[in-house]
This record gives sequence, structure tokens and C-alpha cells, in this order.
Amino acid sequence: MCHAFNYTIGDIYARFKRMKGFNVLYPMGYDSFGLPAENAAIKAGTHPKVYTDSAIANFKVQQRALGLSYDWSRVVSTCEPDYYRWNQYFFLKFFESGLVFRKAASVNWCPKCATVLANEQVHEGRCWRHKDRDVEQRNLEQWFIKTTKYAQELLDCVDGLDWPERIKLMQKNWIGRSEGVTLRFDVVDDSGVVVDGVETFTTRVDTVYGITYLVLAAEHPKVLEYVKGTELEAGVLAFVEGVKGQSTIERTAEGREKSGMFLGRYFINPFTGEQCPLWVADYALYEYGTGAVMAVPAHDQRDFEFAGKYGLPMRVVIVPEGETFDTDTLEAAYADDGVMVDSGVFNGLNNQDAKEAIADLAEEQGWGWRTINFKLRDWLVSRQRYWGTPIPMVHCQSCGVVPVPVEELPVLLPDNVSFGGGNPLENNPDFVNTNCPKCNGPARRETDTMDTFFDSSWYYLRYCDSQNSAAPFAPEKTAYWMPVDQYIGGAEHATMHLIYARFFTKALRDLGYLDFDEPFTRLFNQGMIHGEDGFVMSKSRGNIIEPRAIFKRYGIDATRFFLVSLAAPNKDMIWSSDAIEGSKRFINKVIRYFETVETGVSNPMVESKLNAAIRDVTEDIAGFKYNFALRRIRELFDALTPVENRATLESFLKLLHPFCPHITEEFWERLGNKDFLSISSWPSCDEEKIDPRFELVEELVDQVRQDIRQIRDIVKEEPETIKIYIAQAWKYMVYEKALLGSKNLISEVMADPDVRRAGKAAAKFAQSLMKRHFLKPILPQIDEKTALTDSVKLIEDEFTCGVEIMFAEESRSEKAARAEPGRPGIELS
RNA sequence: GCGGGGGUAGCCAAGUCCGGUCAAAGGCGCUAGAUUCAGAGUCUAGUCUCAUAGGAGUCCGAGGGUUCGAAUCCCUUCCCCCGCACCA
Repeated sequence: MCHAFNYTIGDIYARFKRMKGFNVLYPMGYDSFGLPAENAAIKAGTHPKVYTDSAIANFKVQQRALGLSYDWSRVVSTCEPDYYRWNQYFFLKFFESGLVFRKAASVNWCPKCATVLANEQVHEGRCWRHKDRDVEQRNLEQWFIKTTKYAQELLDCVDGLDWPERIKLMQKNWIGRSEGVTLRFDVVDDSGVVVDGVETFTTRVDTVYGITYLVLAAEHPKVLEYVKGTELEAGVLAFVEGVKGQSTIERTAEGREKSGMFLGRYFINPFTGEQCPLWVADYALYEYGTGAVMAVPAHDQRDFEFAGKYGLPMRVVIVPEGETFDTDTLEAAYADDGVMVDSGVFNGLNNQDAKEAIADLAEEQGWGWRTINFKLRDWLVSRQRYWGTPIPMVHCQSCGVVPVPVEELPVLLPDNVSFGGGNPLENNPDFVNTNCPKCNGPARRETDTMDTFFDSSWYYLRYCDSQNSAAPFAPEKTAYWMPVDQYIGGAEHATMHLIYARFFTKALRDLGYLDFDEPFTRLFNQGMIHGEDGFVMSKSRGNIIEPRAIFKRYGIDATRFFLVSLAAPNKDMIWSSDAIEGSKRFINKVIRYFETVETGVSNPMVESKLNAAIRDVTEDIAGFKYNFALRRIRELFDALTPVENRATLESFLKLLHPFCPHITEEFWERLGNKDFLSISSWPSCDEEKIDPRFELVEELVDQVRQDIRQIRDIVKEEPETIKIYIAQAWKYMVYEKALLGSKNLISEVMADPDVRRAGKAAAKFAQSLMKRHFLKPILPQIDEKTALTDSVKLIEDEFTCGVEIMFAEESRSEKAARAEPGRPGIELS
């Protein structure tokens, strides 16, 4: 149902924009490579290609059934050579420009997927697909894409995007820029001889006088180098292996105890000249910064805990104004701002100023340099799996890694493979064995395939020119259509697809393929549909709502209507089998109405409502407030009478059409139209026809009827006659003056002879109005009379009794005397 | 811990930016009446409490405050959801 929801949101928007006269590119494509398909195929004992094709066919049936107005001529499927050859093409282009490289690194490995993962695909230390399985670290040589080259630009452009703030924030956090200083320390041996140097990145250079030790990450190559041949070697080696053997989740678990070992070396803090010990610790991350952390236990909680555990010294160098700290009684690190102490020439400065001054000093002395660090890592794109784009590279014994020439693309994914014994490509000699493009000697094909996020990073460009067999797309076509004006997707893409696609756009721009910076101008984040139990729909929970069963039972239009009527589409919502009945009911009412309505002349009240609805619905759809739009449409529908003019009926159908394309198209035709409603033009609002007095009339009549009911219920007697007294003419004069807000209301109104004739009652009424802080707008006396006279039949029918409407002047009744503008006197008898 | 979003009547959900027409839209559920042999469906009304004349009281997580007036503005506090998280 989640897919249906997402598609419906997009289709409504596309239909709306189309009717508004835009040339809308609204395509569909299938991100059909990938592990889920491969695994499902293996499980089902079939080939991924067969499995994928049937899944797509199935999808298409559902999508067509949903009435989605896709341009099917542009459909793409990423597992087709027509598509993935261009993945290979871009891979080679990136390789040429240095954006693709190969390196050995400690990488994320998901045992369930049996492949490596990019950083973005590890969530809370687990594979994004397998929340129940920890990701392991393995040292492997892999293909990477240099996304970090664009880290700064990716960050800078976030602010200019018309995206939900939370997604923008997630991107910023993910890119994770931090400004600091890289410091270089001399490393000395036991006897104080300088033997090496080590670099460390810090954002808190103001705390350098508080450094008491330094830790290296377990993976840091210097760890083993320093202990080699010493009595510490065995212990440290065991420690390092132990750390590496832990899963990411174990290593980063909250509140876990930190541990480490001394490395037998020291370093000199150039600021103090002090010699402090060098440690290896599990809390230092090799991938971030330089993989080494200067430790300031007094001002960093992690260092504080570590120092406490191993009895390492602590030195306070920042205190809150006017306070002192005693290291013996300090219960936690002090990480806030304050005044510098025990920091040589910087004493007395506030620490923020000191940060700059110390950085200046470090740079002057050559001890370090200002550095900007990003959390974003390069994108690990190779996967040890079959169902993906083959990486177009060849390993030659003599030439090394050689790219496949562009003319030889695509490197086809072989069909004939067997599963079960590792990567099927590796075990396929026909695929693996090849000749080196350079020396023509024997060579092996790269057997890794690409992360499927590579496929999805540029598909929107392919939509512009999906049949092009000579190029990924023609530049003039992308120039016409792109960037995407409106993108719709879930928040789960925030730090994966949306990062990669943005990177791709920038990289392709710099390679000369595109002339814009960002792929998706506006992003709308749809909410999630939860099962009736309130949980996310999942097969394992058994709370899935099968779209086809729903379509069958309620029909497509009712389903579409329901999906966007409950809540704003950007909010999560809980599926409700009851509530969809309400949508179905409405659709049935619309159908019945259009089956019986006669065309004729509409009344001005309906015209007024129609135009107000056009105005509001247009605005609501444009702002994705579909639930509001539907509420307006319902209200408008309630106002329609058995005879309406054709234009009114057509406008109503137009407003409803994006939501319910089928029934509206049907009745559009029955009204005598030859062309499709879906390509007709969106109605425009005629402000002239909107008269707020109609609302007052409705309110007045409703109010009177409600009052009658209430009185009847209180006296518990069915009335025989109902007398309704329209307030005295002079009360309207007074009320209108009061609405204008005069200060001397009483004397002002008493100047009017008609009012004065009412005597004390007039003064009293004026006074009571002045006491009210808010006055409702009212109708003129005569309009009230007309409105109520028009409603006599209605009231008579409801209460099955006679109804008399008269002016209060015509009666001496006490009820007549209390009549007010907007609130006629009522007498039941 | 940091950041973001929320808490509105039996349920879902508007309203909050720009305070008053807010006992608070709409939908669902429920109740009553009409239609019907009956049910379904449809239509009408009601659905916080009290009330023998259209009224009164209480209410928008909790507690304070500003204001003639607060669901709406300010402060404090509790709870829920989401993202990031040993990032130096």
C-alpha cells in the first residue's frame, strides 16, 4: 500500500499540473538490479532475470490499474543492458577523471548480504536491509567513488534547496563538516629521541594545554610499528585483533566501556614541551580525521572516562568564569565554554578567542594547520554480488587494472550462472577470462558489480531521452526538462540516494554533460502508511494491506481518494479499513448524483461556492495539502443541487479529477465532451462570483434551526407553530455602527431619530454591543427575512409544523423583543 | 547527548504562523429519527457535562504567565516519534 500511496501522490500532482497547462514529464522506471531480487530469485529457485521480469510485469499491472498517468514510452529498467551500459560508461568517465579509484581499506561487510556496503548503507552499525545483523569490518581492496571531492559543495547547496528542513538537516549532519586544527606531534622513544611524528585532528585546539596522552585507532599502522619487537607487541597485537574482530555495533554501542593499551612511546606537546604517553584505544576511529586523538580528559567526556579507568592524569585548562575545578572531585569532563587557565600566555582569555589565537600560534610555529574535516566518506561502490552492473574493468597481470574501452560496452552480465558458491561471476570462466585491452594478454574481468545506488543516481536524466542508444541522453533534452521540478520520496533516502544523486549531478556537470548544479529542485517527503496495529507494514508482522484486494473491494477511485484524504500526505498515517468505507460512500454519492443530475441553471450560491472551491483546491493541491482539497471538494459537492448548469458540473469534475480520474472521466463524457477530461484545462476562479454573504445566509439558517431544536428538546414538547422574529430595523443600524467601532456608540446612535424612538431599549442594546469584544458580521435585515422565508419549507418539514416569519416590529412578544441581527427571536407554541 | 517533529473530544485529523465568528472543521465509530416487512444502503439530527426557551460550566499533555479575551503568544515541565551519535 505504501507504493500505491506514493504513486497516488505523484499522479495527483502530475494530472493537476498537466491540466494547468504544463508539459509534464511523468515517467516510471524500475530499479530492478539488486540484492532483494537476487536473493528472492535464489530462494524461489529461479533466475534473477526471470524473477525481476515477472515482478515488473506484476507491478505494471498494478500501476495501470491505479490509473497512473505515466508516459510509458519513457519507461526504463536498470537491469537492461540498454540502461546499465551507461552505468558502465559513466563509471569509465569517472575513472578517467579520477573520481573512481581502488583502495584497500577496512570496509563494512554484511554477512547476510555477503557483500560490502557503503557507509550510507550502514545504519546504527547494521546493514540497512538486515537490521538484525551486525556489520563486520573487513580489510579488502574495493572500488570507491570520490564523493568527498564534492563534500563542501554538497553542503553549501543544501540551503538553497526547496526541501523539507529535516531532510536538509540530515544531509548536513551526514556530510558533517567540522572545522579544527591538525596538530603534529613528535614521537620519542624511552630515551627521548625523536623517532617519528603523529598527526591528530581536533576541534578543540583551545584545550591543548590540557593534553595528557594521545590515542591511536586500532587500525592505525603506527600502532604495530611502535610495539614491534618490544615486550608490548603480543599484548597490543591481541588487543588490535580483538578490536577489529568486533562488529561496528559492538564498537560503537552506547555507554560501552572504553579500553586501550600503552604503546611504549611518548610524544612531545609543543605548547608545553611536556612528554606524554601514546596509547592505542578502541574509541578512536581510524576513518575519521587522522585516526589519532589528542586526549584532554578534563574537557572531553570520552577521554575523561578512559583516563579514569587507566589512571591517566587530568589537567583543567578551562573553567567557568569565577570558578575553579578540582581534578580529584570532577565528576565529568567540562566541555562548555569558559576562561582559560593553566594555559601559558593564553590564560584569562575566553576559550573561543583562545581557539583562534592558539591556531594562529600553531600555524606560525609549524606545529599544525587549520583543517576542515568531513564525516562524509568516499562511496564504496563495488559489490560481491551477481545481480548488478558489471564493473567495466579488467585485471591484467602485466598492465594492472585496465578499463574496458568505451566502444566495447556494454560488458554484459552473463545469464548462464549458478548460485550457491559465492559470487557467480567469479565462477563463470566465460565471463572472467578475457584479454587485456592494452596488451591483449590474458586477463581477468572484474567480478564485482556496482552498488544499485549507482543505477538510481542518474535515472531521471535517462527519462529525458530513454530510447537513446548512442548516448546516455542528449544534452538538449536534459537541458529542456531538467532539473526535476518536483521530486517525491520518503525520508529513508535522505542520506543515501539523495546524496548520491546530488553527487552524480555535480560530477556530470563538471564532466560537461549537464549545466545545472542540483538534480531535484523541490522535494516532497511522503509519510508512511502503518498497519492497523500502528506498526510499519511488514510481511513478518502480517499487517500488510494488499492493494489489489482493496482495489477490488472499493475501486481505484475510492482507494486513491482515501489514501490522500485522511491526513496530509507528508504525515505518517494508520491504515483504517473503516475509514475507507467513508471514501467509498462519497464516491458512490458522486456517482449517484451525476447519474441523476439535470443540466440547467445554477444558482448564485452554488456559483459562489464553486469559485471559492476552485481557488482553495488549486492552492491546496499545489501545496500538497490534498486532504484540505478533498474537504473543500466534499463541501462543494454537498452544496450541489439536483439541477446545475453544465459548466458547474464540469468544473466540479475537473477539481475531483486528479484524485478520481476514472469516474470523473466517465461523467465528463456523459456530459457530452468528446476529448479527455485529463487533458482539459484546470478551472480558473472567478472572484467576482464569490459572495461571502451566502455563507452568512447558511449560518443564519443553520443557527435558527439549531436553536429551534434546542428549545424543543429543552421544553420536551413538539411545537405546533414556530414564529421567527427578524430583529427591529433600528437594531441593524446600531449593530452596523458598532461594527465600525465607534467610541461613543450610544450618543451616536441616539442621534438617529429612528433609533431614538426605541428609547431605553436602544441605549441598552448599544451598551451590550459595546461590551462585546467581538462582533460577527451580519446580513442586512431584508436579507435575513429573505433567507428565512426561503427556508420556511425546510423548517416546516423538519419540525412538521407551521412556520411564520415576521419582523419583530410586528409583534409584542417578549421573544420578538430579544431578537438581534443574526439571531432572530424564536417562539414555539 | 545533539538536532527535528509531535501530544486537540471514543478514534483519525484540521485549527497554532497572523489570539476573538472555537465546545473547536471534516472523516470514522456510536445513538436517535425517516425510508424499509426486516436488514443493508440512503437521508436527517445528535454525540464533553448540566439545563422545562435558544443558557451555563468545564475543556485542546501538565503547571504558571501575558491579555478585556489563549488550543493559538511567553516561560517551566512531562510524555511520544524520527534522524544523528565514542566524529576527537
